[in-house]
Amino acid sequence: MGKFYLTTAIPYASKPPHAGNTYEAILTDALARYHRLRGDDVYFLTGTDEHGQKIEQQAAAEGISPQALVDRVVDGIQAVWDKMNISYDQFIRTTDEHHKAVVRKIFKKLYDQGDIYKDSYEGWYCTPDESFYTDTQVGDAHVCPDCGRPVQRASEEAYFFRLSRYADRLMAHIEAHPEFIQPESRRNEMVNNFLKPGLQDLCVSRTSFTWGVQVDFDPGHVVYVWIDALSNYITALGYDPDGECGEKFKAYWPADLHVVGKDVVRFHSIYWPCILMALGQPLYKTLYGHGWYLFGADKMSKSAGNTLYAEQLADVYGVDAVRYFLLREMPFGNDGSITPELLTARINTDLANDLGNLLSRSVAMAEKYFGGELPEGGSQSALEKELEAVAATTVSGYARLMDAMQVGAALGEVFKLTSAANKYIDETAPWVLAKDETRRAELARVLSGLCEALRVAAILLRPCMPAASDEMLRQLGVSDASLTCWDAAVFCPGARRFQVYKGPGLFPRIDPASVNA
RNA sequence: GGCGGCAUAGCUCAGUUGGCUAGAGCAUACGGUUCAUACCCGUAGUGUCGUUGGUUCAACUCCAACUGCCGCUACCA
Repeated sequence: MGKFYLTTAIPYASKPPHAGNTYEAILTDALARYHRLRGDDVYFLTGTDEHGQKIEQQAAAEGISPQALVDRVVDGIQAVWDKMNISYDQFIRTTDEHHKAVVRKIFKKLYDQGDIYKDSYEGWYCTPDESFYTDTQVGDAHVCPDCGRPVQRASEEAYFFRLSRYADRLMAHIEAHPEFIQPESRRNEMVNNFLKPGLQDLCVSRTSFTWGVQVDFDPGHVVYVWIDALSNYITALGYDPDGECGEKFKAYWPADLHVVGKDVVRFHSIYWPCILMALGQPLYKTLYGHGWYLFGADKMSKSAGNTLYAEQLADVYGVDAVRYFLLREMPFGNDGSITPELLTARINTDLANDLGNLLSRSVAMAEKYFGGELPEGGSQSALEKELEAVAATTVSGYARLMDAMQVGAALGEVFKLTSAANKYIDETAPWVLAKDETRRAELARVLSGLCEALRVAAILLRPCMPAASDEMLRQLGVSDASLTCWDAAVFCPGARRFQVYKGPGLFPRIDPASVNA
């Protein structure tokens, strides 16, 4: 129990969020909800990165202002987040006046203390496109990756951040804190490819576009993405390099968890900590670089026409079913795979057959044999003791895995409990007990045990499937917070009476033949 | 090219610091059940644990080489 500040990366507001952005929001949301469930004081930040040349050019191409473009895109992103039930506490936009003002101050402070200096940036320049490119971008042929025309060596005046000054401290920090960059494979890549060879200073300003935060002491220079976007994690909380920082900053910084895609691990694990050190602020605790969802074995791309959008899938399969799939199927430290077939299989097997059907048959029997009202009391059988043991290991295993951000594996634990409950029904055969009037108490106790197992499962599933969890609890007739909180995730049949209500199926089975689209 | 990782049942993967008849889920086959969303329960499998050597009483688990995949390799975010 304590505070828990977690963030997503802020997607670039040039186009609608792709499946990767949405997965990231859902993953972070599940972790945020989990920590709230555990009683932590959670602050969940997300937002958008809205400056830069690409947005400036795209807006020009559409004949609208950059602001109009990002306003439109952000509306779309927020609509998707809302639809997917992302429970963020704040949505920061890098075009927020407050953010821009603090970024200006940060840049000035770093300049004044010598962490930022003026020099010239040299690279490959495409004159028609007015863009700089790197060696790897232009390739051996030395052509513009955008238009294919030849590029020339050129240089422009720019400001640089002295990464080199903080490299040793960062290296020491990484070695002392194994959890600083997760998964471990990403940490090794950063250490081997960047820290060990030595850090080059980072170009942190541009003169090739104007859509961004102006450097106030040197007109014409715009603060480049690194300092602008990364600092959202502290500007959002009211960080102020000059004056008094806001209450939220004092309460929540340093961040407990930055959730980002594997493609931006470098910026978050190297540039960001160095900036924080330069600002004299403590470093975040953990960075988690998740993988991407592939369409089967292939990378999703518009040109390949195999792009899936979570919010569209939600129209077909349901919000919680899609959340479940995305959270369940992403392996820790790897890429995941999604296709309509995989989605259907996972939903049918886990959610419809195992979980949904368990609730359905349990509640149906309670209604059929007891009019929905199960008394408390009764005595424990050997079979119930086994179920109790499974419930206990499920809860502890789930917590251990969620704490390690292994959400998919944690969900797998929950299904060990539902599976055990289904087996319990088979072994106790309530329909046999129901034919014997002298075994009413025994029957009631069996059904209470099922309700208990489902109640515990509903608590554990809440972070991942909030609506489905609510519906489970509603059908179980459990509404008291004392029975739905984390501490109540203990299997205690007989400790309470249940008044259940048969409702609609939690997760309808999907006909595999119907998912050709 | 450099650094790192992975190759285990049809598929997706688990396999702690080397030691039992190598496991799980899905899919498949057969059996059981009928409370339930034609669902659920049980049983059965198959695997030269990438290849070749080495260390060891003993290697999927350590070492080397090889083959095949994958990730990263700095200013597009």
